[in-house]
Amino acid sequence: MAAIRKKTVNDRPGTGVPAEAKDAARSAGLRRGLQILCLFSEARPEWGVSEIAREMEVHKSRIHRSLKTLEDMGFLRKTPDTRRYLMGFKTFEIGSLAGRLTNRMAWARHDLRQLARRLKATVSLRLVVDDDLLVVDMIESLDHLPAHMPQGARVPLNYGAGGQVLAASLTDEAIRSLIRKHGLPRYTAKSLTQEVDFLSAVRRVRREGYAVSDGETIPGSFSVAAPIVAPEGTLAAVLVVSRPLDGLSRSAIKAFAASTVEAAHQLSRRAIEAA
Amino acid sequence: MAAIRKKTVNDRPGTGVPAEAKDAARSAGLRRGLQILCLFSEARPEWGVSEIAREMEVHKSRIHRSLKTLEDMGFLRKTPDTRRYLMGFKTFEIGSLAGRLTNRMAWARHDLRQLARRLKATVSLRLVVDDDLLVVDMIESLDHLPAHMPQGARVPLNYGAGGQVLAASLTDEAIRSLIRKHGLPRYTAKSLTQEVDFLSAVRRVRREGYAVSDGETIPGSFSVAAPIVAPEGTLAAVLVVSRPLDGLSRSAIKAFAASTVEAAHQLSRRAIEAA
DNA sequence: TTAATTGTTCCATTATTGCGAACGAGAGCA
DNA sequence: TGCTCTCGTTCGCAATAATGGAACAATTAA
Repeated sequence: MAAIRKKTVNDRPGTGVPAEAKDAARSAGLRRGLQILCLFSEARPEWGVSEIAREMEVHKSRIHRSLKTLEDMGFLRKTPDTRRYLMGFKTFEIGSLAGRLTNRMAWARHDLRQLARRLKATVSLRLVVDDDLLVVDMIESLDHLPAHMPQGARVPLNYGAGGQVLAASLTDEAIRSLIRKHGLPRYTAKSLTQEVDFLSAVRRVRREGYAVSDGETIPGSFSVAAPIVAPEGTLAAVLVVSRPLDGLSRSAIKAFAASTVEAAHQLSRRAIEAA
Repeated sequence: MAAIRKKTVNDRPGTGVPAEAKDAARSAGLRRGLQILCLFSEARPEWGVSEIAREMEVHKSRIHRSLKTLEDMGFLRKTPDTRRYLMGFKTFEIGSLAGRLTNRMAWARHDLRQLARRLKATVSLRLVVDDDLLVVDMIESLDHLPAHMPQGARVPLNYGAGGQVLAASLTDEAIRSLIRKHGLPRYTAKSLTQEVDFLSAVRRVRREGYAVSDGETIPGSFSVAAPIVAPEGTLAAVLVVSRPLDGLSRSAIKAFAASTVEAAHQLSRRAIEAA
């Protein structure tokens, strides 16, 4: 007999539990559909029905129906051999739209382009979301190799110069807590993987007002990051400018950093006007 | 009493109707959640609960719960005043990922960048999806104004040079049918809005192997489009290169077009190798 | 003030879900 | 070749869980 229910889909507690979250726990169908979407990643771009069912601990038939709906709406599509599922064009479309609508600083685009052209560098604008930075806009310079962090990528605390600027806006205690949670992964030989090193770098950023990464994330890549401050004084976004290190003299590096900081200041001012 | 059911959510026919679509009609919750996502647009980036309920002819309570789930998962977020909903960061993230995973021609990026640099022009790669072209990749030149069609945009049949290339791969009958369905909207004074004009332009494209648009979509903007052909001989994608017309001599225009066509040919060849 | 919005919560009911089972189709193996 | 295992897909059924409707408090409009 049916009997044993493995687990209630929504984590909805028993019945008549005191807690809140009773009505909030609804729409399990939708929730699971979205969870399915979230399974896809660079590492695993293809999924089969049974695979997903196993991963999510939900029965095949259900997953299959959800997938069909997802496919029907264009959010997923099947591989040519019709056995597995891929992300669909609709997801891309909707997501691009979300990028445009969600970018509070679309007005900054013109400035970013100018900066990219003048410095012959790749410029990106990253918003603080949760504990990470989200790359919401990017101007790629055609003079060098393609950017490493694509639009829509989430960048963690200790990823290069941008991460240090984010960290600089937090208390040391908050930073330590985040490090405990996510660690300080090593990307290159130059990555700061020790808490003391990272914190001292952050202190430098607080003093100087900008951060520098010399190959901490990508060997040979040099970048400067500066904070864009919201009218209330909180960190609104981070401006990151990068290019290859080679061919940059000491003085050129200084000018590069100065330009970045100045651009960030100007964007902060214009953010105030815009508000 | 309750009695009158306005309409069954899924268009599911009565009960026990002969037709197919019985199992397919499930996952109504998921479907409506996705439909909610699809409501958002450049023109209407903000929606309230009641507004959506009216638009979709579904009751408030339902929409409210779906929205809460969507928000909970990060696909939507509330406006600061907490009364309306906006697209969320997760949607952007997932969509960007979908863009990367869905772009069958990511390997073409290097070539596109080179082309953009050499021609000082904005280059975009558009995939055929349904009856439209989807802008899957784009290299913006920093020498001119920003591109008009952002990544993720859907471009219809008669939109500029790219549309003509798409049309050239269809039969005249199919083209007429699409025109009947979507019309030939006017974007600028130079737009081709008459079926005869459009069809004759398409015939020219079939003869010459590429399409040209001189301000048909944006005044003063010049663009060339050429087909990228899949190994099977079908149209795999369209390469569109554009820049401002002024400052281009007759001969420069010729060279511009020749470069575009040549690049498209090379991409076609490499598509064969890749397969 | 009243009246009509808004977003939110509760509850009975019914539609959706979970699950077992069975199907044809491939892949792998002997 | 046939056997077996897994795949995706469809069906039916009982019961859970999502649904629509009504009522809620909080705003805004008149």
